[in-house]
Amino acid sequence: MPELPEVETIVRDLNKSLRGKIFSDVIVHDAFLLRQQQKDFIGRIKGLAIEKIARRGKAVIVHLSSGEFLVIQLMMTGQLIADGQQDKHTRLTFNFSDGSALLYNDQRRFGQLRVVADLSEIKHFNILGPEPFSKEFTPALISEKFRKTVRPVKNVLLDHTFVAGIGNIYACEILYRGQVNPRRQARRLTQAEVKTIHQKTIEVLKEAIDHRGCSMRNYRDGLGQVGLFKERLAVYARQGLPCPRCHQPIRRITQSGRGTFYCGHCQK
DNA sequence: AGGTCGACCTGGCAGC
DNA sequence: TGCTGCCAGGTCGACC
Repeated sequence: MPELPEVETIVRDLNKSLRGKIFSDVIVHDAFLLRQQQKDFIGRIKGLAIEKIARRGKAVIVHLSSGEFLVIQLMMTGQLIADGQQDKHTRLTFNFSDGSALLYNDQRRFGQLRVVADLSEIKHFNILGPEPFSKEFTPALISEKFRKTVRPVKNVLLDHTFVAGIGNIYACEILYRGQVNPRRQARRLTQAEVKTIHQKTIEVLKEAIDHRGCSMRNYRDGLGQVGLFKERLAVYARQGLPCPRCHQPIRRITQSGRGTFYCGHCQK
């Protein structure tokens, strides 16, 4: 599933193509995706215009002309495709009054869609840490969080209450760029390393957005296209291949049940 | 309270 | 070919 750069790419694309469009109908092919919605999902969308599309963490937020919000959690395999071909993974179709359509596809059905009057109704948003590009995300904040935990730094980067939007791919790439071993206890990092983590987090995420994210198995951007950042991944899913920096083989370990990829030679 | 683990669900792939 | 087991980008709740 998409992490912050992929969701940001989708949101930017959809803003260009969908802003101002009016929902003429919503077809639910798989009601399981609406399991969080109490009732009247379609009724709270139909006939309304899209004012804009935004992002918080990895969630897509469609601002409706009623003042309500359509919140879409893509999770691992969700895709929002404007004017694509419906297939067996198409779970919802949003039709617009101009004849165009937006498809929500989701192979694993982990995704969820809800309409809320207030974003605080989404529990997840209330515990989410700062956006990495916001002014709240500072070396001082990282330092404070790191000091209070015994966890490995990789697990802390993945923790969405620490900072929003970083998933497994970018956690690995940030640590590689910062030359920090993912198994190090966060509290043991030096001030210089904390500063590096801060800088590399922003650098990697911005670069990934510039390249329209990266496609592993299922990611597609808002135009149904694959992302280009995959070519620039140094460690993720590259176990056994040479490290771009020192040419030693990349290692794969498991941390809290998730794969971690790193160079044991140049990540200290 | 903080941290880990399994569950959620589907499908691709490697190995036999 | 067909089976089994493992793996996958996220998040939540149960449990230690």
